[in-house]
Amino acid sequence: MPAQAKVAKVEARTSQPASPPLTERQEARRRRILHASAQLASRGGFDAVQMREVAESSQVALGTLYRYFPSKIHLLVATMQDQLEHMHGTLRKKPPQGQTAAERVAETLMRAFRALQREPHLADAMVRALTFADRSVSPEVDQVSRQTTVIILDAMGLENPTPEQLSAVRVIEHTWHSALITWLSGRASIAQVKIDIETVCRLIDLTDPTASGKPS
Amino acid sequence: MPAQAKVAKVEARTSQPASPPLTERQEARRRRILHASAQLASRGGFDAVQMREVAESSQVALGTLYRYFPSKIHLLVATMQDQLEHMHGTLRKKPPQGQTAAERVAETLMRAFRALQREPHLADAMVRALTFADRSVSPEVDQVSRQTTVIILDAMGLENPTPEQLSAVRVIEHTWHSALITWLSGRASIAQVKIDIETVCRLIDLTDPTASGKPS
DNA sequence: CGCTAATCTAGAACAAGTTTCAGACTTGAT
DNA sequence: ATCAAGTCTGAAACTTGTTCTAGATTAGCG
Repeated sequence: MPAQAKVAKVEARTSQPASPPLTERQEARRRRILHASAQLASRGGFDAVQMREVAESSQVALGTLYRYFPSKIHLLVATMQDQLEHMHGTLRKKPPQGQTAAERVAETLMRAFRALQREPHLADAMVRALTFADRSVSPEVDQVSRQTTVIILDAMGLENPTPEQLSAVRVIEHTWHSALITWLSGRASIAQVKIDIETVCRLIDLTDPTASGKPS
Repeated sequence: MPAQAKVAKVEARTSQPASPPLTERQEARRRRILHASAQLASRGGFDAVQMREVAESSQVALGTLYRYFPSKIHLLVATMQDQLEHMHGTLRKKPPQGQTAAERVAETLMRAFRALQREPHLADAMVRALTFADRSVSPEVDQVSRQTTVIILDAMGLENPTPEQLSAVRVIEHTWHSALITWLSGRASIAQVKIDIETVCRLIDLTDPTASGKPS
């Protein structure tokens, strides 16, 4: 253990205000917790992420777990942030190939969907937490939402979206979340989710100011 | 239609298979429970609906409450079914006035939204339960979804929707639920919900086979 | 190094959803 | 009217999220 404690302050959180800069050991604890959370979630979904188990798995006292993440929902939303970062990185490497913005967005979302299908339990835990979150988790949920927006705008290839386009993006996110839920709860098939995503993505063409399709 | 309705068993549940026909006293219990649930929800939302309190409020033992509704989520989803019936009745009386199908659907949803705004806590309890529901509640959630679909198709004035239109309706429902959630958790304003609803309703025109706007 | 504040730990305690059980009450059929 | 089966009640127990506490550790500082 080199005594150079000054170098610490890992502060790499993606675009997060980083209220209190964490020491190395704290950052390590945080990672262990998130890892344990994702692992338990992958096993059995939302219910399998039990706070006592997360604490034990990550070698941290229950009280400490709650100091890092003030509730199970906070923990799972943070887990989602974490996974979203991964995903964004992965997506960046291979940008979608579609001709139109609508196609590219649909392709991107379907790619993300396929990733979720590989870990359906994890998806369950994260999405349920996200939609169940109450006001006390708003900042974190909002961060997830912003990150998702960035991914979609990326796929659209837009620098300066119009308010109309932003609204379309919001609607796409709504559809994305809700379609995932219907899939996770077994009320919609994978095919149906695909159709819904493709359907809602048509809104993009409708709000494209460079195209002809805008009546109002 | 089979006019064999002379049976005394109350069995008025809207289009529900009515597995076991309930006696009068049982129907009365069921009503008391749903009433207590709605009342507590109106006070303090999801968290305020505590099973022990519902049981006491409706003069029923805890075990009995669980026999009628096997979980808090089941109870709240049933409460939503109940409220949706009300709403559908109300909406039927004054059909929306818009010129286009899109306008009428948007108007209908905004009317429903205004009703929810009058009881935001109740809305919170019902919508949170709906999106948090897992597979064990699928049939009930599906019933709510079907009822919502009927309301939207009603507003569109359609008898035989195309698969494309059904997909658009599903997307509208997705947006409706998810937009409600963002509003309830304080991440979107009422105005924003309105915009999103209007935006997604444009999909209806896009999928109207009698109109010109359908490129593909 | 030695001090102080902050953080961490183990564990008990509490809250609300859910389950269980013995006994009392209803219902439906004979 | 009577009996068996099914239902309801009251209360305790169990589960898991959350809070609290007292004492050990760690971090930052002079």
